[in-house]
Amino acid sequence: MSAQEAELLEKAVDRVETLPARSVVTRRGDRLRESTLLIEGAMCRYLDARDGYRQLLAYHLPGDFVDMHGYTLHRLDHDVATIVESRVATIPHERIDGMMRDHPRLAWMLWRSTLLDAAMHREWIFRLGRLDAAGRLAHFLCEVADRMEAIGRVKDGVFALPLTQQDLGEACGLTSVHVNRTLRRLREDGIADIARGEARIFDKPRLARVAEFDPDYLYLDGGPWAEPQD
Amino acid sequence: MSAQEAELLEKAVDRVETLPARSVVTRRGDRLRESTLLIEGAMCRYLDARDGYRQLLAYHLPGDFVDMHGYTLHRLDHDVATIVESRVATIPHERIDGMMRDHPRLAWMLWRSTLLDAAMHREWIFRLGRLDAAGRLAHFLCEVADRMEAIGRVKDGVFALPLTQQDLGEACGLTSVHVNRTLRRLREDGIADIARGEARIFDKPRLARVAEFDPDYLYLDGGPWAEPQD
DNA sequence: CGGAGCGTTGAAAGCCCTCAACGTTTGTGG
DNA sequence: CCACAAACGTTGAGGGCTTTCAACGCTCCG
Repeated sequence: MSAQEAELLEKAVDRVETLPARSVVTRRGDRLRESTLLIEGAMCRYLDARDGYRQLLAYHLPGDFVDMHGYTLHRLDHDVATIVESRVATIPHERIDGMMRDHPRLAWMLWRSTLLDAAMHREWIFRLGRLDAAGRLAHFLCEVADRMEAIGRVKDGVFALPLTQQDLGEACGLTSVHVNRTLRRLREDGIADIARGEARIFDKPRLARVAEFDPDYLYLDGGPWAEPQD
Repeated sequence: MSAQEAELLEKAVDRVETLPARSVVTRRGDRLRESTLLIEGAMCRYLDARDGYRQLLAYHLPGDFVDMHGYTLHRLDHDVATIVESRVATIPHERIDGMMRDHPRLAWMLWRSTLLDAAMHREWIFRLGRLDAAGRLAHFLCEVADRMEAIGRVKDGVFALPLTQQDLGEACGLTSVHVNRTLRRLREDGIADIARGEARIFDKPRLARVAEFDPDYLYLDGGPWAEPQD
C-alpha cells in the first residue's frame, strides 16, 4: 500500500474510538453505514447457537477490517464483538464509494481484504471438519501465530492471545473442559502453551504437523495489502 | 442484473465447455488467468487432508461463479472439481479488468458474489462447530434447498442432489457410515431423504428446526444479483 | 455377466461431552 | 493493601455420539 493510499484511507476515517472489552459492536441483521478498522486490541465475529453457545467465525488483529463485507452486503449475518479493550477507526460507506470510484487500486485492496477473510473461513471449515481437538487448537495457533508475525507482534515464539479456554472452545468447536485437557497435552508434549493471555510456541514444526497446517491461504507473500502482481 | 449487464458478461465469455463428472478443474496453488461460471451441472471446492479425505468447502449450482476470488487473489488456496458432468463458461481475467473499470455496478455485483460465498463459508463453520450429525445434514439440506429454490429447481420439495453419502460426509465432517445412519433417522422421522441423486424434503419446518437454520445469510431477498438498495 | 462403487447394518472402541467439584487468578471495593 | 467474589482453569468419572472395522446387498455400467 502506497503512502498516498494510506493517506486516502486515513482521511476517510470519521472517528477513532476506544471500545471496552467483551462488548458487542454489531448484531446480526444490523444495517451498516460504516466499516470498522481495528487499530489496537482484539475482536471476533461469531454466530449464536440455540443453546446459548457461540461459534466464533473469525479472530481479528490490529490492521484488520472487521466488517468490510458489510460495505457491499449492507447488513451483517453475524455478530461482531471485542475481546479486549480495542481502538477502532470508523469509515463511513459513502466515503468508501468515492475511493472505489477514483482509486481502483485501493478498491482492489479492499476487495482483496474481504477475500482473505473468506480464505481464512475456508481453513476454519477444514479445521472443524477434519481435525481432532489437538489438531484444531494447533491449527488455530498456527494461523494466529503467522498473522501476528506478519504484523511484527511475535517475539521468541511468544505473542498475545487474550482468549479464555471457553473462547478457544467456541473457535474450535470444543468444550472448555476439553480445550483444557488438550492444551495440557500440547504443553506436556513440549509443543505449545496458552496461559495468562499469552501463547508460547515451543516447537513450530511439530505444531504445524499436528495441525496439518500450510500457511499458503494467508497469502502472506505480499502482506495483506500486496499489490496485483501482473 | 440488467439485460445490458448480462450481455456484457456474456460477451466477456471466452468459451463454453463441458467437463466430465468427477474431474478436477483447478488445483490448489494453480495460477489463475480466467474465472469459471457454472452453467449446468454441479461442482464443489475442497481441501485435502493428510489421510486422503477431503473437506468440502462449497457446493455450487448453475449460476455460481466457482472461482471469482481467483480474479483478485490470482491463485487458489483449494481445489475445484465437478460432481457431475458440467457446462461451464470461462471468462478471462483481462476482460473482467475492463468491466471493472467501465461498469462499477457490474464490479459491485462480482464483489458481492464473492461475499455471498464467504457468508456461506461462515454458515458451514457454524454447521461443523455447533451441530450434531443430524443437524449438519439438515443444515446442508436447508441451504441447498433454498439455493435450488432460488434458481427454480425445486418441485414439491424435491430437487437434484447428486452427492454420494461419502460426499455428504466430506461436506459435513462425518464418515459415510454415520451419514447413512443419520439419513435413515431423518427418513424414518419423516423429515427428509436423499436417494438416487435426489433430495426430498417432507417437513421443512422440522428440518429447519433440527438444523437451527435461518436463511438470512443467503441474502435471497434480492437474489444473487440484487442491486444496491440505497 | 461380472465387477466396482455405493448403500446398509452390526459390534466394539475411542474421542469428546456432561456433570461435578475444587484450585487459581483477576478485579474490585472497603 | 487486603479481602472477597466472580470468573477462569483444572481434574475425575461416567456416558453418549461418532468412528472404525467388517461384512454383505444393491445398482449401474462396461
